[in-house]
Amino acid sequence: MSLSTKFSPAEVEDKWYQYWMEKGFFHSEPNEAKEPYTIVIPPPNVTGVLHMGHMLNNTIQDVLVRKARMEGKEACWVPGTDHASIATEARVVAMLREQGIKKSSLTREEFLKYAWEWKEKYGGIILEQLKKLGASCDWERTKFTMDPPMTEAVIDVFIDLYKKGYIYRGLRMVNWDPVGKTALSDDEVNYKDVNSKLYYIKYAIENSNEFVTIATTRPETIMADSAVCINPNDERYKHLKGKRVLIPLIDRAIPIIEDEYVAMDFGTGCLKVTPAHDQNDYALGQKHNLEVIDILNEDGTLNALAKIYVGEDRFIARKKIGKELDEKGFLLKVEDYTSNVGHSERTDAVIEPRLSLQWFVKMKDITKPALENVMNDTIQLIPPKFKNTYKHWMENVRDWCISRQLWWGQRIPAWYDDSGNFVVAKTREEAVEEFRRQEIAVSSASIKQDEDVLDTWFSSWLWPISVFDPTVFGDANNKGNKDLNYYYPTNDLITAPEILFFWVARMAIAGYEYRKQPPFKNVYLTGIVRDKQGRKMSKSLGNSPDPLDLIKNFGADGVRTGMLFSSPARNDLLFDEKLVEQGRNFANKIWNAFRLVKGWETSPLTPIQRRGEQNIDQPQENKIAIEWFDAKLNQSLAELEDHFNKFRISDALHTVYKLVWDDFCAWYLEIVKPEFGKPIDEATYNTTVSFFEKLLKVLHPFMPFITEELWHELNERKEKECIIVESYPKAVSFNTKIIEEGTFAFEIVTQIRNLRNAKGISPKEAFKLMAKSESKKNIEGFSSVIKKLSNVSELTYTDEKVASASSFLVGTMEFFVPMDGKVDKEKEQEQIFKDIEYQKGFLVSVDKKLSNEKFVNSAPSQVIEMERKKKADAEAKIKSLEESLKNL
RNA sequence: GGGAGCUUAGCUCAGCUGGUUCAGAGCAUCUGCCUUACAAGCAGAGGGUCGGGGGUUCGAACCCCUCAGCUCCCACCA
Repeated sequence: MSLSTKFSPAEVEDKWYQYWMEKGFFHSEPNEAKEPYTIVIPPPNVTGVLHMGHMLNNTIQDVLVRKARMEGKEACWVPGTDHASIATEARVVAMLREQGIKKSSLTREEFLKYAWEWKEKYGGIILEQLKKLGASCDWERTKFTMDPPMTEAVIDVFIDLYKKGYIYRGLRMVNWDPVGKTALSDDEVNYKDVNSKLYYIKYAIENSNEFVTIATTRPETIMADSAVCINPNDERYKHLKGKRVLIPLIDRAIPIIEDEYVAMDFGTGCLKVTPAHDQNDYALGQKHNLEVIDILNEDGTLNALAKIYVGEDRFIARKKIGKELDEKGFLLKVEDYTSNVGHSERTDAVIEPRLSLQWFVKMKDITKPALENVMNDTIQLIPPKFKNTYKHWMENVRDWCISRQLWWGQRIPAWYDDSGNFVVAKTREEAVEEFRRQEIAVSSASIKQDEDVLDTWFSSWLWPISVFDPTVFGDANNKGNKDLNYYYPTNDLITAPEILFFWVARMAIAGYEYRKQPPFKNVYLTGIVRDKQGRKMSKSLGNSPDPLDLIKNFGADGVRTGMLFSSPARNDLLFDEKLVEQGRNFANKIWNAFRLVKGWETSPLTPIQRRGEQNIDQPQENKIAIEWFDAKLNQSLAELEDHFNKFRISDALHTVYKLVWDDFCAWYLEIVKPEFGKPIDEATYNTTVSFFEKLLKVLHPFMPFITEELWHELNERKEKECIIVESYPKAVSFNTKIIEEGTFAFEIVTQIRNLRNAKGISPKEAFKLMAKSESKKNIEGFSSVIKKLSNVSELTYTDEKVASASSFLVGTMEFFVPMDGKVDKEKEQEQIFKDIEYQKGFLVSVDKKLSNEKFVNSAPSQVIEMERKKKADAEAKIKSLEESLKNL
């Protein structure tokens, strides 16, 4: 390792990651002697590549896991990937299309073979990328939601819930994705405002010259109309009751029905009812017993029932029908209109409501413990504001559509005979048996398994259980293996708020259903990573940096700290490369502090005079500095612990950052640093190294690579003595008085530096400093420190005013630096006038408070005491300043 | 339409129980430094009606009301 002034992350990162892996530091086994600390990764899509959201999310997880590991807990972070049925299937279909293969030309088995090949080749790249970030996952436990045992768990759960009556099959209006050609759950639909048109279409009244006009955004569905509906209270349409109208272009007669559902003040107050293509119309149709005419194919094109424009896509048909209606005089007018249109979360296709037979989970009862235990904080949501959102979702949850018309996923274990009877069973044999039990005659060859697969979330909701023991669901005595009983419930779940319902809520449901215990104790919801302008980072906008490039350019440690530097992660994070740069600079600062300390071990200029061989006395300022930094360190450790307990990860990092940069580097090291070329005394050297080691330990969870490197560079270590498994420093009680004295002393130093700056006096030119006798007790202990840091040759005390000197105040104490004629009297005077004026103004406000009877009567005594002290201080300052003025 | 949250320095945000942690941090800016650990650095400095208005209180960035602007979640009247 070269001791260049710049830290080179690339040289150390792979080396240490490799080493940690070889030594098995990431691996965990149940150990009853230790407290478990468990995190299961939110499994990224197997098709995924690392993006900034993952970086943030996994950095936080790694920080928590590494800290727990150092605290002596049995830390286990389980990694894995999700099969993401729609996304992956779409990817594979696209890949096949490029090769000129149509999905429709393949059998299910052939397609799945391609899909698995694709998965083996490209799936899980993301896990390799996480290693670059330093993620200390237990890779021996890596799981995939479609691993055979995981799939078996899903099937067991389906069968179990079916037997319990939680799962049913039914004909429902579902969200249909015409691109993915599958049903979606309500949660997989995103609503977006879309500019569209409101068409006013005239429907002729049968056997009359009259018309009624309806307003619709979807003229292409008129061929599926079953009725026109008016509000029974609408005076305008009273005369139409009981009549029929003709659908334009196809002249089919439909009834006029009445229902109060129709808003009289929207459009024309006349509604076309299209039960097959609209949720509300379907409900209306059910109520009024209307015919359901489905004119769309599964890919969103018009079918034969439409009679016209058969085979055209629905959006093209919309335009053409609009035009034809206009030409034939049926179109009254067209208005611009903004409507909220559902889009598929996965394919972004416009959703069609579609009537079909699907499988559902009844949510009403099964959700109860999951709601209750979030509300009573057994499961804690961080930040807690999400409790409301969660409650609202749980209380209004609708049945969960879990069937997907796809091939990639867990196939539904339902079996059908030729007459539409079905049973739910794990295997064909068991299905046959079950049919027989129900006294339905079937043969093994005559029954068919359901073609559909299950929603991806139907497997990931089991994740915190199934990664440890996938067999527990099918086990009648439900005891669970050693792993499950040790690691479950997990401790913290770190994830994005976007999947609070998709995933978090459902894991809670499954956790209580199958373990009677929550899947996790804390749910930490991160913000969204946005760009500087606040836009969500996305591939299509091209505003997201490649995380691996960032790691290459700034080092993994720099990227990790950069991510956490930003806002507290509970809020959205506006990513700016500057942050990562700051992170890199921090690593470099640590590196250079190391170079300084390392240099003392064997000073290059005095190779013979190795440290400790000279019996140098420990200078007074070093003793003070050590005492002070020790207090400061413990103060920070306590603060750090508090931040971690509250999941204030960003604040925790800031605490460490300040401790290292300001307290250790800027103050402590500057004090103990010997003159160039001179060796350091042994006591100070040893203490400094031990301070440094503690700092490396608290830094480790944030910056694992540089800390491991320096840990080994700072001292000889044996093979397994790695910082990753070292003990985390604990705060002990500390001397608060010395911290106050330090603050006071450093303020004096700053004032002197300021004076030099203002007067252009070089730091090399020594000053004499005079202090009022009354301040002696405040600064005596630190006098040698002050002298060293501000190049003060002599520090004396006086009761007199000092003539021909510059003065400054620290607190109420006045200090003088004799200037031997260098003082600019006018300037000094001006400054003192200003100070006096300020103090007088301050005094007035304090006096006002103190003379207010109500204040004196009702404020707590400490507050009044404080005000009295302020008053006395201000008066003393004014007096002192006025004297200085005289002395000039 | 229902709900949640936000508005503090040029930018990003802290500010936890109403009072010395009270107006703060980092970045950016400005000034001076290539000082033998670090220019990815050092030493300093400036910068604020705490979104507007009203109220409660001895006292408000903090509590209440109101107005304005922004963000997110849920619902989905064609």
